[in-house]
Amino acid sequence: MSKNVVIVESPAKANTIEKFLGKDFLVTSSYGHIRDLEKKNMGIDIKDNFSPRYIVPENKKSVVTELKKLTKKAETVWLATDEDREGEAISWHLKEALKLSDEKIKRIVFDEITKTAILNAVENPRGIDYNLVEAQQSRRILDRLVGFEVSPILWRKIKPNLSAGRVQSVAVRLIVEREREIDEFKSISRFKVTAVFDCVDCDGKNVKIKADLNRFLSNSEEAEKFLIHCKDAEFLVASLEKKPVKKSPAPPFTTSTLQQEASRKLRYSVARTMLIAQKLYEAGKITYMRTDSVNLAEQALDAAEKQIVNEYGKKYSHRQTYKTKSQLAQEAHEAIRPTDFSKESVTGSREENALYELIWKRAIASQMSDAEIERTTVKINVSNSDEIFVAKGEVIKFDGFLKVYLESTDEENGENGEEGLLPELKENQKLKYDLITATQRFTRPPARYTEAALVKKLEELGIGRPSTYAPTISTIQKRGYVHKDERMGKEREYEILSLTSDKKIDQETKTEITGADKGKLIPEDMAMLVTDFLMEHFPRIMDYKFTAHIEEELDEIARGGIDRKVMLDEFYFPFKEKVDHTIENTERVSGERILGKDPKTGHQVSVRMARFGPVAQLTNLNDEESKPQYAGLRREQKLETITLEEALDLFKLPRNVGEYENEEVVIAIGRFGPYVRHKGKFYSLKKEYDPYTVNIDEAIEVIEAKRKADAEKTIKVFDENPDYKILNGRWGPYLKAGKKNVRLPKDREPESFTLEECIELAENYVPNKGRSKKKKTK
DNA sequence: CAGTGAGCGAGCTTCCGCTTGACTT
Repeated sequence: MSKNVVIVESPAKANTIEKFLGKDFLVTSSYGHIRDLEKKNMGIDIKDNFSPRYIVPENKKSVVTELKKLTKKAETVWLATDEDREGEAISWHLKEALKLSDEKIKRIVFDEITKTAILNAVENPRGIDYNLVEAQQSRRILDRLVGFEVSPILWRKIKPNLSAGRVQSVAVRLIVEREREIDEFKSISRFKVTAVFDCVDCDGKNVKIKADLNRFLSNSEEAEKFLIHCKDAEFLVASLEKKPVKKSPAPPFTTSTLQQEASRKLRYSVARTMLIAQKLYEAGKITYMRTDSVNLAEQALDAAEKQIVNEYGKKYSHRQTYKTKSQLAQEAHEAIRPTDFSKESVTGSREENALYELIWKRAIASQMSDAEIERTTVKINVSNSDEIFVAKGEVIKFDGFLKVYLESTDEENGENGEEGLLPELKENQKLKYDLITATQRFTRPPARYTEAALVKKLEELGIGRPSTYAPTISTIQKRGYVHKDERMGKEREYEILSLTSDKKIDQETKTEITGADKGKLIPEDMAMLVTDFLMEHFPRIMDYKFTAHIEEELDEIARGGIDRKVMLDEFYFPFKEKVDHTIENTERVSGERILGKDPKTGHQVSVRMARFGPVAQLTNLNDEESKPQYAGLRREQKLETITLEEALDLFKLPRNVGEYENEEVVIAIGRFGPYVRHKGKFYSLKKEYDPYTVNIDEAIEVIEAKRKADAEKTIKVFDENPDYKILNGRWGPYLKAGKKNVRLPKDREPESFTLEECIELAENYVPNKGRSKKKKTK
């Protein structure tokens, strides 16, 4: 047994530190918090100054038992948890749960995991900072009060299993408000004019320059008028302006920026990024991945500098430190960086490598020189008009950090692409147009949040922590507030007018897809109902500044300025009054909207949230005995925007269109779109069929087409065992053995396999793992 | 996968922030 036991939060960290401390020290870990509030009766004695009742959760019991055993015989227990509010509390919980005396413990902290830093920490132990622990407990208690007082109101007034909380409810609010901005958005169209000019460059070569008109034209008449002017106009270079600009690298990654860039550059979900980063961390390849700091350790700065000088030369190195923008950051860890800068890649899965490279590049780039760019702006006059064309060009004079890394943006607007090189031009130089086009363009609504964009927004507001971003996103989906989905978008026509070099003006109408969205967070109707309800009754908690305000008070507690009880009193009692008032005085929420009357029957048409989701309802108001008719809303429809016509359409399906082979043929719309049902089988209706007007002949067509395709699919069936079939699939012939799909060797005719060979193939078959979809575990 | 939706009412749900494994296919 060691005389000295050191406890840190993470086992990977424990392994590293153990190497630095030598054999007199045993380093172990607590795996995060080891105690939490009891779930029964809030876990808080409100009347007794909000005193918390802590228990060791079931899954932490073995950790605590083990730690007790290790610390019992030790002379000194070094509490080396993180240097922030939560870390301080973990140390205190350890002291309490393990029943360690004041004499036996030493609290140490270090902000980087290096031998010097750790030995230095051991030389300078301190006691537990009880004010900081108080601040953490206040945070914990407040979150419990909010969550466990408000959630039950939602169960009673809206639906069971719902939840509310300081972080999640605001996250949902952001998504709901964005969706409403999109719904209310009115798109305006205008014309963007682009010209291609011919000119001769300094080498006497013919080159083309692209220039845009410096404003939009408001309609097609104006655009046409302008193009007519251009026919006989002279185009002169009016001015040339060259401006040097500098671009600076971005700071190294924090959790939030890593999630954003992995989402933009690698298309990883926030949870995926964290899972891969965890693996890299456990393998010792990167520093800790849950951090809000952009700070790098001195030793890391040295290593990065050395790597840059070696690899790219001294000119490229620019050692620098970055300041964290957010005042709410706790900075208990370094920024995310490689542990060894000389390794540009790692052994591991493709995903691990891609993420590692991103981290390596970002960290290296952060220590590199600014890029120097020369930006050229050329203004081109149109002789018989006041309009001006502008051409822009960029030349990189010195690439600096751009050699390894450029941060992406969320702008999806591909219209202002890379600005390339411009040829050398002179003032008053005459240009001849080759083609001038005026293209109708529509203003776009704000974009829906991606997971990573939501994390960015939450971080800006100071809401949530690096360790909770990914779980929060998963919670709001689990509760049914939000889902990730693909929206197909609608076709829209737009006009293009073009003036060609032979002075002809053409007009064309083209179509584009608008409103398509993939992988974005889309709110459910339930999110709208709950957000409106909470905004009405608990505006303070829903306020974007609530967390920031609470943080100020927690800081005050940590400074020893105010007592925990004062802060909680001030929050809780007005809040509790609101809770009780809401329970007693509000009606159940259903989001009901009365849309009007069915013109045929006069029945009332309404929509509301029902037990299994949003429904449209037809009610005969004159006959109280009659039961209303129901129809579920479609995936893309919303309670708050659905129209009377759309609601009435819902009742037109399912439609019985006739009989085929003595069985009825029914048309309906399911989760995967419109379908034909016949003899218990489902046949998808392709886009060219309208489910509301399809007739029996067309339905039979669809059924027969599917039967034919299925027949062609079958190459061979073994009569001895019909479970074995050779089929023609999307990627060529394959063997279907029961539920298993098996590749066939390509060097033989698919018909030539015997049953015995097939059984053998199926038994020895190892599925490809890389691409197979993960099963959902629940 | 696809349609459902009453009403009675036991016993349950829920928060945020630290950390990783232990389940099965």
